[in-house]
Amino acid sequence: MTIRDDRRTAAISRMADHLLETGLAGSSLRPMAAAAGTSDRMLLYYFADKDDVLAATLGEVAQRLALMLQTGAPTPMPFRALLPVLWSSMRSPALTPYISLWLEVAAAAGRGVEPYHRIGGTIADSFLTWTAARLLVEDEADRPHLAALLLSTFDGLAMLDAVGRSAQADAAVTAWARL
Amino acid sequence: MTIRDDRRTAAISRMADHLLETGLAGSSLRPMAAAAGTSDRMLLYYFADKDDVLAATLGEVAQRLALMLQTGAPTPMPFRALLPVLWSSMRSPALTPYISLWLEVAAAAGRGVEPYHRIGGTIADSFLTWTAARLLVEDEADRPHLAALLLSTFDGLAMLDAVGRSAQADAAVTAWARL
DNA sequence: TTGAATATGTAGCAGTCGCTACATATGCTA
DNA sequence: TAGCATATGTAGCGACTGCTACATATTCAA
Repeated sequence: MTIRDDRRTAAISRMADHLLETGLAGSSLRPMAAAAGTSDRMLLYYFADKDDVLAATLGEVAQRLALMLQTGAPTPMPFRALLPVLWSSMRSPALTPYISLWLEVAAAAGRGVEPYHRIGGTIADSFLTWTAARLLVEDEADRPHLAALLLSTFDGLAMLDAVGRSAQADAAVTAWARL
Repeated sequence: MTIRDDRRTAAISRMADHLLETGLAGSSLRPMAAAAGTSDRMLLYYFADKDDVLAATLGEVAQRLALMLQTGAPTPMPFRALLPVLWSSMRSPALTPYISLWLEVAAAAGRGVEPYHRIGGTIADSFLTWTAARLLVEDEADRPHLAALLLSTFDGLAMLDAVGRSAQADAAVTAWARL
């Protein structure tokens, strides 16, 4: 069990790198195996099937993202101030691969495709709790709702950005700041 | 030129139906041709290549959406009131296929894939102008910015919904109403 | 040292992908 | 009616998909 598990773990890490770089377009078994330094044959020895490979890899990606969010966190601030901070940090090269992949996962999840739907939900949850923790609120009951609103707007900005309308996205952020 | 153009037009309409139903997963030439009642061979006789097929079909989808938005438009209302109205109408079965497809197009556009990037931009533009026209604003200069903010939040809500977090999306909408 | 469990390579299957070569049918024009 | 442009079917190519059968290598225990 040891060698197999070691290779499996190493493969997951390398495949996460690969998936962040290429997106779901590079999620076929052979490219994933090549990125992991092994063969499709061995990938299906380490994992049950392609879904298993993807679930493990996306899980690793989600975990990395959660860690990045945890460490590079801004100090808590009120609702209106938080979005511009998030939006400017989203342009960092370290984060953009995660955003692109997150869009792809959400799109697949919208069709009910597994494991995207399941993992997309957990990613959203980690986003939501992280956002909620950065909020300074007057009424504590508002915290989860405001966090959901903040995340929604952020995701929508990412979509606008994805289709080449970054100027409009920036305009939206300045409008938000004047709410 | 006539027969060819007639079939081409008819194919576009049927392929738009098909694409709205199946999403990009059904965008291969053979399924598209089957939906259009013809063969992949003929599809490539009517169109230059697959990109041409997709561009035409997505264009038709965008046009239909623009028409639906235009006809079923709510009366202009202030910024805070508009999102809940949009959000409730987005749950209508006539609209959900468009939302799902819009997510997929945006995700592909985020990777720079054509024709998704180009068409995604025009769809966003039609969304933006439509939203701007439904807004009651105090300062006219704010109109495009508020429209972009509104659209962003709406799209983000759709993403949250796509990954199975519709309760949080609803909560975000109520929080928005109390802004 | 033998044998069983673990690990890995080779090769291929049946399906789909976008696309094309080639033959043929159809209809209009001269 | 002969010939040509338009239209359509058949068949297949080469690449890729997830996955598997089979053989072989390696390793560790009895």
